[in-house]
Amino acid sequence: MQIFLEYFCIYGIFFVILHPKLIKMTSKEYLNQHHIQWTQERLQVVEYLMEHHTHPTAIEVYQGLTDAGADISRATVFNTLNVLTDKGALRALQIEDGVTRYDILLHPHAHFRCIKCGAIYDVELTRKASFRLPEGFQSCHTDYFMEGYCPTCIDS
Amino acid sequence: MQIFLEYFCIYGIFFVILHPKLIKMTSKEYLNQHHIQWTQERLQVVEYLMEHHTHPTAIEVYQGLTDAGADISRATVFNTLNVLTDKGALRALQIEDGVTRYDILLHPHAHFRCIKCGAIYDVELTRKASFRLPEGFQSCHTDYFMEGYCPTCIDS
DNA sequence: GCATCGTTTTAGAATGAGTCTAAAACATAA
DNA sequence: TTATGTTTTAGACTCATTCTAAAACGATGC
Repeated sequence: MQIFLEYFCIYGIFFVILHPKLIKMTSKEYLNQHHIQWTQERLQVVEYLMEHHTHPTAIEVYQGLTDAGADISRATVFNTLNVLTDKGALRALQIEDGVTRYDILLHPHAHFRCIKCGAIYDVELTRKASFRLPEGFQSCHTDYFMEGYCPTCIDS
Repeated sequence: MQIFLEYFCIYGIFFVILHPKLIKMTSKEYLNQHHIQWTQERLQVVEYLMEHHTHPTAIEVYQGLTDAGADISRATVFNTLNVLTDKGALRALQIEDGVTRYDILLHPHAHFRCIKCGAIYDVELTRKASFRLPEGFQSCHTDYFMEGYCPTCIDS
């Protein structure tokens, strides 16, 4: 297991990030780390998500795996994605109507969806928002979601 | 049509907000303002959303209206909510799995969902986030979504 | 008042993501 | 080898949403 670092500079201050995208870990190590029993099927799902950072839906994961010759059922893909999400090994994203998308990158980051082509990109945060959260509320986490045009679609 | 102002102070700077929640407007004025032809059914849907800031689903709007004696079909509620969203008169929210919720408040604000009771609250922004948006991307708007515990649920 | 034309509403069928069920497969321990 | 618990599976089911095609409605012109 290799760990890569990424760094950038804002207003003269250097930030060093342990970028999860760059942590090379096997799917088995990943399941162990999250205390999830590994099975052939779970390894396949995790590997798919490690290799495809396209924020796929359950059905896209299923299609991708079966197209590549894997023998796994639709129900197992749904089950596995739910187990992984419940154990905190995946992030479930509600972006479009009526479908859940999955992201294996767990560090705080935003998502950008191109209005035209529908592709979803990861965007790093440089400064968190702040809120007038009324007395008595306790926030656990904040999601950031942007919509706009990606470089391919902005001109056409 | 009366317009109310709201103001608050951060770091010694006064901000004055024309708070949409406080703009008293009839449903007919609201549809006219968004260039949407009014009908009895559309007025009913807009009035429901003006009176219920609970971010209801289409089915909740339908139930609420029919329970109150309105004669409107399920399909019309779905159609109307789509028309209003397409014309920019409503905001569609993807918060939970598989349901779209609707918000008539259009000014930039965040949403807070209680993990325990599921209620959704509006939260005002005091500072926007910033992002490392790669070269060539153009963002149109940003959504903020928080999860945590509301005052009623935090103790129990 | 009546015919025409475009828009809106409607009931019910269809779609499709996701869940449920109950049985089979598999793994682990005794 | 048996017993026990977990995981996988096919197919049935659910339920939000969309689709379809007909009916209702509203505005306009005559």
